[in-house]
Amino acid sequence: MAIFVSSRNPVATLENPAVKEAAEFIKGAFSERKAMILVGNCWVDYTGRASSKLEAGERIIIIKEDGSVLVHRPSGYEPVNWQPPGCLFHTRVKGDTLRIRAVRRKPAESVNISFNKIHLLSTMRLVDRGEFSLHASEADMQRAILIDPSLFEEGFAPISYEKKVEPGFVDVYGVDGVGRLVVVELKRRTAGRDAVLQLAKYVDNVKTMANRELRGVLVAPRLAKGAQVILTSLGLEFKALEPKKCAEILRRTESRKLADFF
Amino acid sequence: MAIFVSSRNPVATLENPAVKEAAEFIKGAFSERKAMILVGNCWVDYTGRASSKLEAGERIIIIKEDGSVLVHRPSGYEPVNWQPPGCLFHTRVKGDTLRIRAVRRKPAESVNISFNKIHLLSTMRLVDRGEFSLHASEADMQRAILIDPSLFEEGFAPISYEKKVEPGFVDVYGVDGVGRLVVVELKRRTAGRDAVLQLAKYVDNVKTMANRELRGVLVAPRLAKGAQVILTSLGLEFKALEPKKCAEILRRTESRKLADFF
DNA sequence: TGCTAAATCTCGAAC
DNA sequence: GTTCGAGGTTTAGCA
Repeated sequence: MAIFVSSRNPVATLENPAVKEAAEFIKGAFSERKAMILVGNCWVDYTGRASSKLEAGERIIIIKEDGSVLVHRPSGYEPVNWQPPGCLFHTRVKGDTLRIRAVRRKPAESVNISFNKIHLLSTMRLVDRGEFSLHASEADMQRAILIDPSLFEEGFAPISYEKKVEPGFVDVYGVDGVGRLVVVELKRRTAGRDAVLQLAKYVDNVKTMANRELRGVLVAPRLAKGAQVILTSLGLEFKALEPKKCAEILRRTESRKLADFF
Repeated sequence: MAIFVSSRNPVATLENPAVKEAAEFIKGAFSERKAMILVGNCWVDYTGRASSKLEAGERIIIIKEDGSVLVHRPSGYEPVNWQPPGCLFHTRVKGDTLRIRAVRRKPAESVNISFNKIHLLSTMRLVDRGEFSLHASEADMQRAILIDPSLFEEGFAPISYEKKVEPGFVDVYGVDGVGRLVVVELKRRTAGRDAVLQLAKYVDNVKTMANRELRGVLVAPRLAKGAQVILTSLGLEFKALEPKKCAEILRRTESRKLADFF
């Protein structure tokens, strides 16, 4: 694969601009729907689904092309304030303060960010067409079992997947080595009480339709402590399966497909 | 309140650095535990709880002092790849490619970010001591109770607020429906042992001044488990109050003020 | 449009 | 340390 690197410079940067200068720069970026990074001393007020106040401090603010907003403190994974995509913006200078107001309808809410010092201001138009692929999701576990049913149990034969059962779906549905129906509920992580109850609901539902012996099996990497008791009392089973192992099966199949192709 | 703005420049920026130059800059930032913003063309591999691949494209990367990592595409609220706080980092140049590897134990996982072009690289040490309050701050809760004393208790009448009492302040001070003095200690989060002891101290102090029946009441959204015993043994009381409810009172009053204004 | 379940959920508090 | 529950959760998939 060839990687092409453009020599264009998509980023324009101001260091320590005055608020007036920054305001003009920001307004231009908004009108051109550019993304923006700000670093500076600011305080933030939010009101909408809830309301919050953030006192003054130095933070990193990202405003994206799609109208999403992130206010990041110097530590922590999560933004302290934010807005999902779709905001409209208003920029205003009042004395030595620059205020950016992000508003959205439905739900009606707004975030006000006020700066009295801007250390860094970058505007940019980023090009990103790269594909993102996540492996070993719950859907991947399902696919892996359908490709190699022995992952679940020797002699298991899937009948259908995502069989429609009110009020949801059965992850995998099939017949075991001795002809009993099997309902499988998949969890990519440790299965808890909720997963057991969900499985029980599905099993009950299938029971009303098929009048024959029926197994309900929870498949997950681990079973939560308290869940074992409920599982047993409801006559259900547990089978340990790592998502990582499923990913390997898929990767192998994927590469075989590639091998077949060439 | 005076706001002090330091004139220091906490941000150091390189525009379009060569990967080698960038690598040195980044290594320096890591060794000084500085935060970092990168904008450039990159691809990302993640493996751990799940695994993912992200093809090349232009993105914004934030690495914080606490070892958290965010990879942001040009749109969307959520980062496409990330790591929570606590990562260790390794930087390496291989040909024209700069690779930053973020690793953490428990769960064992890593994110590899490879750049072939860096448009912007900023390192910084941000100072952020601002308090964040969701719904309402302690001061807001105080204001709300003064505006609507029934939030605290039917028949309650505040006498003064922030009544000076050594060694601190009483949040709210008043008389209840049957004429007893009441000292109120406010907490916007779950109140623990320390809050109880603080209230006890205030109550003792007021007792020396006013020789009449006196109630000490801790007001908070919840009381920590162990705190109930101490509270009772000291003859103090607890009253549950959500900051959210206070925020609503204030919002309502605020809008009424606006209505009066027009 | 509204609801439900999943998430590399994160984050905090209790045990 | 692990487990549990909440979140301004967000997001994706369907009825």
